[in-house]
Amino acid sequence: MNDHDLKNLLAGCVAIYTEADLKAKLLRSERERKPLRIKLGLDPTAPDIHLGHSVVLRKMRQFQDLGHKAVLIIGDFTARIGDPTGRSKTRPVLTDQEIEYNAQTYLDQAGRILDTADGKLEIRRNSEWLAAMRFDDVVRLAARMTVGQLLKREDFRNRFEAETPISLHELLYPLVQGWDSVCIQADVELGGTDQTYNNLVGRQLQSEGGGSGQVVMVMPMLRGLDGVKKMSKSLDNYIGIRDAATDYFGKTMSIPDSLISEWFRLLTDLPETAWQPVMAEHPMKAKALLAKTIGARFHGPAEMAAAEEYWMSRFSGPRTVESVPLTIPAAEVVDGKIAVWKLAWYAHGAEISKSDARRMVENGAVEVGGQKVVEANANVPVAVGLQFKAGRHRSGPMNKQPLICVVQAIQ
RNA sequence: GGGCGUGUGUCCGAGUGGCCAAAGGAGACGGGCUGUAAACCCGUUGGCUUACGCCUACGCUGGUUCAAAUCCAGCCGCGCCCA
Repeated sequence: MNDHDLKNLLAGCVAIYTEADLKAKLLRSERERKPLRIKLGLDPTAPDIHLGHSVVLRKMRQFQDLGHKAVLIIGDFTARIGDPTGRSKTRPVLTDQEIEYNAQTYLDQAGRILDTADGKLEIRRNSEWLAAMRFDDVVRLAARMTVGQLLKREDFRNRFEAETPISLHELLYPLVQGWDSVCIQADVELGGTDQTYNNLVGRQLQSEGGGSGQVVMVMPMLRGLDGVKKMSKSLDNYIGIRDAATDYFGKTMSIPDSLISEWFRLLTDLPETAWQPVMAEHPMKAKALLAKTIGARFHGPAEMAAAEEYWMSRFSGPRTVESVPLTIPAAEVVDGKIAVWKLAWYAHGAEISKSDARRMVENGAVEVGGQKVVEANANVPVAVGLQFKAGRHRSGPMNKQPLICVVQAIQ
């Protein structure tokens, strides 16, 4: 171990309990030629992992590259309890099937960041040891923690004070999670700031037999596309590990400027000197660099270059947007005319409500032949080849882009 | 088990007999500006209807009333206190 390695390991951490312990463990590992066991727990509560998770996974990879062993815990058992972290409500319970499916996809996705070579990665499911516990084991474990300790935790305290329900099993969560650390003999546990409390419980449980418990390294939460809230699937502000190259590019381009430096630091290996000058030149260029760099890990530089080209040609400069072909039912056309709101409605695949389509028109979202039409009931001539704009795409890769339609057929 | 509270639209939250499709905020959507950024400005935000208007909606069920989110009863969920 040298200072350089240690510094890199500490880079990006918001907190570590404790640095001295980490140093000691690293030295011992070197002396005994025994790799450290680096724990990371993921609860398979949703089928996707995203860039937010990748912050911690990348830290794990750093340890692997220094010769240590990653121990990835799939919380198939804890997923049934539901991590109360950050929740204002009790989580819905997942079925075994959902959990198993999610666990499988997690492994695929985490494997894109971690080194999966033999001996570098150990994958465990915590049902291995948790499912076998007898009730008296549980009681004994529960005896190791006091209610006061649990209520010190912010989530619980807030909920308690706000008089919102806390189920008993949720109180068990940190304990159970900490027990994982004991069972797999973790030397270091990684996690986001939201996991600090849980992870420290693991440290405490381990240290009860004497000696210091696992080192807890806390990584910052990555903020999502909105630039405010943490990246999360339920907030729909995320880039999924499995997203297409064009999504990596496009979504990254949509983040607010205030987020750029944070993402560079947490999601890329580029030193500040590499991107600061670009940032100074123009934030948009910095974002393009950011987008390519992030995406390259999963799609390779060539594919990202293509994504950039695709995106640039489509969205920058004068907006040349591909038009979407549309078929209008002949029954809607009377005397070669149709009500504008129906055009808007069909343009969105009849998936928005009719009232919504009407509102769109009244709000000036609809242009026919380059002219805004704001009267929802106005009848406009319609024929094959007619082009019109109906607001913006509401989903998909073209999300938020003007939706231009061209009538392909009337039948 | 008893007492006291509480349950509203995507979310938070006001409303305690008619003027309530329900204040306000957030979010979202649409427009302007722009770098698919931020900030800012304007508009919209249950459904159906060319329109008059109609329908659905304030935990559930039933009741009082010309009229109920609002009053009453029972039930359910949640919280606090007492046991």
